[in-house]
Order: sequence, then structure tokens, then C-alpha cells
Amino acid sequence: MATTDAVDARPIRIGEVARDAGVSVRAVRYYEQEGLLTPRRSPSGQRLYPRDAVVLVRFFQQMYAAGLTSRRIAELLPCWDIGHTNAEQRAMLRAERARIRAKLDDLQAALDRLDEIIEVTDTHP
Amino acid sequence: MATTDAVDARPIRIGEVARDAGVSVRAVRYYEQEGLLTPRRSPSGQRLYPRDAVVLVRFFQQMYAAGLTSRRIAELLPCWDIGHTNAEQRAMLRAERARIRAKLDDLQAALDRLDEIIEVTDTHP
DNA sequence: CTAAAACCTGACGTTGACGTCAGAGGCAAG
DNA sequence: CTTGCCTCTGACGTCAACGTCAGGTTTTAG
Repeated sequence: MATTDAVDARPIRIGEVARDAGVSVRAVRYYEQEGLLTPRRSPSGQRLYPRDAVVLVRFFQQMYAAGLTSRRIAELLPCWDIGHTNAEQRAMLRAERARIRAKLDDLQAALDRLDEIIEVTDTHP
Repeated sequence: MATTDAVDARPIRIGEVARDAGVSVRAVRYYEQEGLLTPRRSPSGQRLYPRDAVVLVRFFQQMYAAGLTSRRIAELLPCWDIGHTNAEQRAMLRAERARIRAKLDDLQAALDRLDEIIEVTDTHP
């Protein structure tokens, strides 16, 4: 009980967030502009993030990869907080899930098509 | 053997291609600009497509949905023709397959994350 | 023959998630 | 104190697959 006396010790700066999350500094600033992050500021104006901002940024990347927009991610962020979710948000969650599911099927179909072509080009070089 | 005397009878115009393939006329012109289609021309300059252009356009859509660019699709078009494929093209086929496979895994992971959140928000409304 | 519908060629606009550059400060090390 | 890296705020650039509009020709239905 010596290094964990305060709740939120040792905030990190934007460079560390970016490096640990595997994105660019510009991207992290962009997430703030889109309302996904609201870091504290040092007296000189530098952004200060809690350590788990890294986890959050990775989550954003995952959602972006799934085709969600910044706006959607921002709208669904309260769901990340237990108890802060209404009917509309739960409906959006399900809608996005359905979108991803459909996209998965499309990708699988495209993969099958490519496999067909690959097989033909391999047996008929 | 009365309606199929010629090899490639009754070409269709761009509107029919677009409607049957479920895309816009603009999209079909764009595919031509990108080298994916090379329709014949009527004396007055209108584009004339063989009927199976519809199948081709659907295939383009599928590849676009899988994240391929017009350029990549154009480069891989010869593979569609049996016997017109070299080593480089077969390598590209495999590379794209790997990309799609990775994307599939990413999407599946995102879907799982969303399902987690959905479950939590459902049990803690 | 005429009016509607379809087609043509440019060419500029859109969208989203950043990249990139400019110019100016901030911070630990030597 | 200065060197070098990190950070700041704008603000313009990018890329891809089209959308959209303008202004004109062609085909088709009646």
C-alpha cells in the first residue's frame, strides 16, 4: 500500500498513449475532437490521460475496424458505463451488431469467391 | 436452337446493367474508367454490354466490400480468365486472401466485444 | 411528330479518419 | 544555458468510390 495511495496516480501524456495503443498522436487528438476522449490538462496545457485511456483507444480502433463512425462510438460510449444505458442506446447496439454480422457474411462470401479463383488458377496455371 | 444462333446476341445498355446488378449508372461508368469494363459502343456512342457484365459488376461489388481497390481488382481480372495467370498474380491473390482473412478475424473480435457489452447492458439496464 | 426517358461527356462535391506542415512553446539532461 | 525531444494550436491535404449537377444528344412510347 505504498505505490497505490491515490485513485488515479501518474497520468500519462499523449505520446505514451499513442505508442502504447499503437496509433498516431494525431489520431488521439482526433478522438478528442470527436468527443471520445476528454483528457485533463497540465498547467502548461499538455493533455494528461489516465493509464486506461490506452485500453479505450484500442477499443476505438476495434470499433473503427468494424465500420463504426466516430459519432456512433461516441453515442455508445455511455453503454461502456454500467447503468448508463437507455432503450435507444440498446437498440443502437443491436443495430450495429447486425451490421457487423452482415459484413462478416459478405466477407466470408468474398473469401469463398477468392478461394474458388485461387483453386482454378492453381490447377490451371 | 432458334434464339441462340449467335454467340453474343442482344447486348444491353448501361441502365439495364446497373439495375440488374443493383448499382448506380455512375458506378458502372466508374468501373470502366478504372479499367474494369470495356463495353462496345453503338454508332451513336452509347455503351453496349454483354449480358454477363451484370455478373461481373456483382463480382466487383463483392470485392469492393472485401476492401479491394479498383486497381487490385483490375490487376486480378486476368485470373478470372483460365490460363492467363502468372506467378505474381497468384501471389497477389493469396495476399488479398490473407488480408480478408485477417479482416474477418478483426470483425469477429469486434462482434464479440459488442456482444459482451450487449449482455452487460441487458442484465444491468 | 413529340415528349419523356435514357444516355453522353465533363467536372466539381462528398465523406471519414486521419497525414502533414508551420510556427511556437515546454521540459529534462548535460 | 542550450540542445533535443515532446507537445501545442490551427489549417490544409489525402484517398477512394462514387454523388450530383450542367448542358447536350439519342432512343423509345404513344
